[in-house]
Amino acid sequence: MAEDITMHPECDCDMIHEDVVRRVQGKLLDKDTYIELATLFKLFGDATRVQLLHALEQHEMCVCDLAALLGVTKSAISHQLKSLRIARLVKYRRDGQNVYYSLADDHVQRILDLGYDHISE
Amino acid sequence: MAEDITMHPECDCDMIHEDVVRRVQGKLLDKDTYIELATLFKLFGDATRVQLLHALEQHEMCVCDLAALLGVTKSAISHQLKSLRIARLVKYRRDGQNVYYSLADDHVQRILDLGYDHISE
DNA sequence: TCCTTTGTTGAATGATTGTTCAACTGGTGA
DNA sequence: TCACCAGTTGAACAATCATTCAACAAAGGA
Repeated sequence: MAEDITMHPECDCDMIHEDVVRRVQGKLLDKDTYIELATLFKLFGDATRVQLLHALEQHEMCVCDLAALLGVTKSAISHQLKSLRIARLVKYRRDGQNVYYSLADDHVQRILDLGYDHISE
Repeated sequence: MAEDITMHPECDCDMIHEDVVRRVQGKLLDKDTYIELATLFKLFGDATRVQLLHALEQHEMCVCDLAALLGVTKSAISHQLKSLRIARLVKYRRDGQNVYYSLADDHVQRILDLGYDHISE
């Protein structure tokens, strides 16, 4: 449940349209949900990670391939993949010495597509 | 055009699947495009801004209303709105002393919905 | 004109974050 | 068993970012 409006005394001004604010207040989500959403979108908010995701959209690849493709160290790729893994944006399978990463589901592609739509118009 | 693979000598390992990497390389976008995408998604990567956008999805509001709703200062809201304005995620209209903000198009709502889908499953 | 209020802006600060480096794990083949 | 390579991890550092504060602009009412 979203918290009550009167719990924010640190606001430095009055509501001007109390009716509208209260109505919107009732439709807002729990604060933790916004934190979760922000945590998710933050992962798309880095050029290296976006490129990583777009590359994995084309084909599954191991860490070395991705490092060579993006021109950064294996360590950097591995750190990024860990974040993406925790957020369930990528999945992986091990085959011998190699670990192959791919997109976890089609949310990633759809989000990237919407973003591309926006910057293209 | 994406730059050639051989331009990344700082990579600390060899490609393991050269054929795959070269094929994916050919499908990647320009680096500036990834920077633009990341810049866009970065705006969704903050809990305050996400809440701000979700609130504006419900109804247009002025800065004071938003400050009261989110419990932060007008200044903070104004700074955030400026970033969102530059990225063409929100638009505004002035009416007397008040400036009313609203979502610029339906991309915002669609991106938020996809994000919500992802964290909900 | 003066005062009040809404909203914007720039600088400063504390927090967050991406990359690198070095050390380490685990599987493969000799 | 040993050496080698792929991949992971944690600490450290530089860069980026969100918020606050103070000053300012813009509009309305007295």
